[in-house]
Amino acid sequence: MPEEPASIWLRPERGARGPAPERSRAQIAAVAIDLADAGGLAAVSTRQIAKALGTGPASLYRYVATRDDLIDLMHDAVTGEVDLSVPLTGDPIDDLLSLAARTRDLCLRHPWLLDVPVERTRLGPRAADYLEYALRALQHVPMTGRRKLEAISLLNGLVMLFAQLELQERRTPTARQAAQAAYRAQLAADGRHPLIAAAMAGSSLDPPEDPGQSFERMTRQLLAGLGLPG
Amino acid sequence: MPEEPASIWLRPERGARGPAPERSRAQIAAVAIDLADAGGLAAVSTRQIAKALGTGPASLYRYVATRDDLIDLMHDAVTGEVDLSVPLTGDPIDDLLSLAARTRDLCLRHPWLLDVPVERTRLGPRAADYLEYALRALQHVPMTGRRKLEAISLLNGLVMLFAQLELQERRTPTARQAAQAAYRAQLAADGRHPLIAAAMAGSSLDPPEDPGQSFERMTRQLLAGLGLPG
DNA sequence: AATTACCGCGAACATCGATCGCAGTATTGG
DNA sequence: CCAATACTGCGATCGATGTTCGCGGTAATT
Repeated sequence: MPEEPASIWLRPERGARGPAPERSRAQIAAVAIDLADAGGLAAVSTRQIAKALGTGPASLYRYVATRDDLIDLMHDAVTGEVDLSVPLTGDPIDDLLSLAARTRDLCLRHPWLLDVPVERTRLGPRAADYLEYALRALQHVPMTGRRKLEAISLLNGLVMLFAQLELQERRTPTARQAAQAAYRAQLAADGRHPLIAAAMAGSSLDPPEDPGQSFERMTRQLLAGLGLPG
Repeated sequence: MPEEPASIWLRPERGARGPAPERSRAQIAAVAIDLADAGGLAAVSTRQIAKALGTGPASLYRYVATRDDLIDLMHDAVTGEVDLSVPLTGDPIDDLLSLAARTRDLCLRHPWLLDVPVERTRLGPRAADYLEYALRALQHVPMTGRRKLEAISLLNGLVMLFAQLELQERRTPTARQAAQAAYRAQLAADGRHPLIAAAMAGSSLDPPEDPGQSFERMTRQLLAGLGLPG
């Protein structure tokens, strides 16, 4: 009989016998999210969380079986930040576009979301609400269930791609930028990559396009390509 | 004076003084790639590589300053597998489409590529050739350098999204599938997510679309959205 | 021939995720 | 009402990881 890896959402939050837990999954997730917002996913370690909670590292494992469970918790918690009370208009494109915009904001607020291994996530309750909402937007669209799920998955992927692009433009990691500059110089020097040299030379001068605008245009294209009525 | 994190591509492969290195960056990258192909990025550890090479873990650091450097090496090496001798037709759409298809094959051959932190990669020589090739396809398109770079980045992102979708459909991780089934049952039971229940119930029966076909359609849409002449 | 700069690598350190087992506490069943 | 039960908190610890130190040796430079 193989061990049951049993997604955390299937285990009860607390047992029926002993004393009440001193902390809750929600509290732990909140602390972990603060750590991740500040220092990225790598900063989310058993001991850092324990320290922030004022306990030893072992205590966490009463709430969570594994670090992955913890990330599931975090993922689900921030997914709950997306406002699902926005009424659907009935136009799938508009509705998904609006949802995508809200999701993009979420990614900008919690950049570590982009580092969560993509399909590793197990659907938590908040994520289920999210997915249900997205499927509701597609309710009257003639597609198979599988295609709808794929479409939502791709849409979220595109959202993350754009969020990535925007974040990468926003912050100025001095160390990296210096290294890039040095290497660019070498590339320009050897003369074998003239187009790269040209594109990168101009790139810092070219005005960036309004991210929101290009995001909306691309998302529309994606949805059209997915077979939605345009 | 801050330490120079100096991208690995800026350091010489070997010094001028001492004995010749017994191994090369290429050999190490090849071993690491084999490990990653077999067991994912997580299986690429200092000691595993050292063991495969028949040495101790410390020896690696004569070739690589950090694990990230090692991943840069791997990334660049597999990027070199993309055939850039395919002549360009002059039609940017066709050329990028063809390049994207080859890139998609690469991702399917080396699934760990999808786990490489996206913008962390420092442009190696092979990757530079790749980028130069892509820029050549865009040579006569009236876009700023920055927009071209963004377009290529987005295109590669889309390629990875599709590769992910396809891989996820291909393999059948029994443990996960069982957990998902259990959770799906609970979702269907509580009745609060009827659309999810319906979509997932059908999803295993619905015929999958030909991946290549949907990939090409979506890529066309993306390129059109990026402002390429269609 | 002496100096210098490099190579291989055993030993060790810090940190990480995770486990074990014990003391304490609330619920259950008789 | 009290033992049995099943849980909670957590110090100590394990194994694995990325990385550093410093040694003995080797080849190029002077």
